[in-house]
Amino acid sequence: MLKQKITLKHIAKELDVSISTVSKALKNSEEISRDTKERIQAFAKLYNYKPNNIAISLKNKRTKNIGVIIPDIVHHFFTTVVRGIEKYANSKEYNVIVCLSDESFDKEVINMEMLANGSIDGFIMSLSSGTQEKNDYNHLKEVTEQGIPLVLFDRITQEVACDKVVIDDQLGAYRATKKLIEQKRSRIGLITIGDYLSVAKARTIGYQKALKENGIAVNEDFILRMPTMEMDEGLIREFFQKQQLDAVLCVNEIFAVFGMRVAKEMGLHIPKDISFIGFTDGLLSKYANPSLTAIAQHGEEMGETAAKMLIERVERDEDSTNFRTKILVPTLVERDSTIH
Amino acid sequence: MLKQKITLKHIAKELDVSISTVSKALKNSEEISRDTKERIQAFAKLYNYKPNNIAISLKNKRTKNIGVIIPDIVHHFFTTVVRGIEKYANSKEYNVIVCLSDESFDKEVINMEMLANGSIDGFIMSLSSGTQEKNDYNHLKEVTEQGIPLVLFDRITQEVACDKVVIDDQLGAYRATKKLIEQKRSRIGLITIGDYLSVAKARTIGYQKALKENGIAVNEDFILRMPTMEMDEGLIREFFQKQQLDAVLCVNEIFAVFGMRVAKEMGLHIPKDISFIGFTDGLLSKYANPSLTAIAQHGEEMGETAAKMLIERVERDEDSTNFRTKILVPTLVERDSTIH
DNA sequence: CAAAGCTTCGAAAACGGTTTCGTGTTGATA
DNA sequence: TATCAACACGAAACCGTTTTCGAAGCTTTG
Repeated sequence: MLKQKITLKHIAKELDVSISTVSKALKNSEEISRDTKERIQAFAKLYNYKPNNIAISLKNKRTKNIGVIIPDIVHHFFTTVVRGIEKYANSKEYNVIVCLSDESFDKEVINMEMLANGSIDGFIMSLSSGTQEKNDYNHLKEVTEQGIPLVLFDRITQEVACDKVVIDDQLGAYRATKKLIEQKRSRIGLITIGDYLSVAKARTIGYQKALKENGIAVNEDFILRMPTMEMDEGLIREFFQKQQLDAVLCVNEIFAVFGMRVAKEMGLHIPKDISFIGFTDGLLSKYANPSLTAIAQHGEEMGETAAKMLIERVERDEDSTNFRTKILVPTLVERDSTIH
Repeated sequence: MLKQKITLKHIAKELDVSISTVSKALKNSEEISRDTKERIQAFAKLYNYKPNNIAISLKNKRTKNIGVIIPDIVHHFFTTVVRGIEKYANSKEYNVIVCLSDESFDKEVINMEMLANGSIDGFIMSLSSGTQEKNDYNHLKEVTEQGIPLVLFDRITQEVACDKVVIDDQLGAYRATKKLIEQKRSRIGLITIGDYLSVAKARTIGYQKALKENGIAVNEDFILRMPTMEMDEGLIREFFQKQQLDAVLCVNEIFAVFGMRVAKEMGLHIPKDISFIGFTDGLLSKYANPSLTAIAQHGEEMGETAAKMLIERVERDEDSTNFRTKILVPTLVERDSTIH
């Protein structure tokens, strides 16, 4: 009962013409007579002929697929980026193959190798923490040396020459910290990850810069560096109990929301006694209680930009080496966790 | 400077053997002598030969790609499902091509057609609300008639014969409602979507069933049906002001979290004056304030199950028609928005 | 009426593999 | 010494397209 997929060959045999004629007729080639074209097109339409993508890919050496490798998909930020990529890619008739590295170097390598052998026309990716920690980018270099375009976003490295798109993390942290200072906060804490993560490092610098510029000494005790991306409730509680803070900047919204909970448990009022600002303007920030002032990373725009850069490079195949880095500007979304 | 991808042909020419010999040697075929095999394998390794996936796909008529079409990727539930799919698929060396229907019938159809022409070995999908509303499943039927395996999850339809995996939404709502009743709640509201959404309908039935079984009349005024998936703050505020509820069941966590905010604004104490339970145990539930008692939908497990069903069907190619529907059991995660 | 030019189509190569089948060479067997 | 099996390899078909090139058959032109 299976309707077998119909091919050019079937049509050719049925209509007693050659395969080439069918192919040309369906492309409305001038070479083919009006009559024959109409016969063939009608037949193809009747049997709902659709060319086989794989065969076309093999012939053209172009798949119209783009590979996206991200550390995690449950992180809201990456989700919005994927959505932006999808949006632009779909408008250009590209498919998106998503792979998760799970923050692991090995999985990142495996996924790249799986896709690099013809499955995709180019990569968009954000480095896993494992990779940034290991500081090994040979898998990326190999891919670019083969002429496969690559766009790095958010978690990038300067080690590999390719297009990049990031937000100005340092600026984001700087502005957020400055905002806190303007509100007469002086004991401003920072909850972050180890500096091996490119974005975490930039944010820390922005935070410190704002403090210094405003005559506030950087107190290392006010900086909590979480060992992993995972929440460790104990560490955060301890941090709040030890340091008497009146404001906290967090590199992600989970840390921020949990920090707020701890502060409330300690009887502090937000934002009267203590202010909070978190990176990534996601669902949590919006629906937290109080709602969280956040630094929006514009993930969707980032995704669209990355997809645009990639597809442009894929489609003009002369491989120029003038790579561009696009820097998006973060914006501060003020809500109830800061005074306004 | 581009390292051209090396092919069998290159190796064959370089080593002065035939392409077939190279192919066999790399597969360690018994046909080829020890010597030749070693020569060829060493050469291939040296030049890092990897077979071209597209060529293999064309030959085998198997792509090792599975297509996933979901309504939205920023919804936490779908994200966890994708993660489950990825996890299982990767372990079987499959890639996952993700497409977003954006809750639109048209986009769903376009995406299916894009992928159905050879790009994938099978589909895993959850219906867009547009499709469920339109009640048109011809695109699904066409695909299955072509012999492409399809697994539907969560938002499914009985109109098309294929494997399915869902959670028992009715049971979830039933248990949640019962839990509220046990806590002496009697004015129990429901915030849901229109009944055209299969899951919303099932949840409404479960809710009503629990009420009836416990001698509580179903009051239609206690049911708020949101016109779309989007939050409409005004509607929710109005609902709470009109009805004096002492408990609310919500079909997603966004409604629940926002409901809690409104309740608090009205001076109600959670859970003393009013309890909340929401579907989908996501980040919001966990980090809400108070944390939200939730019905866990086990998205990751659902994704793994769906991927397993699909890949099993893909790999035994005899197309049996005994389709299975796997029903997962939801669990109630009790937190601070209910008494315990 | 022969040469030239169109129109319309088909053969075949190519993309990069896999696989079947055939064949030449070798050594063992009768 | 003729026969035969085992061994090692290559030719070619095939997957489904696209595209170049050549070649009929016809019409036009000098």
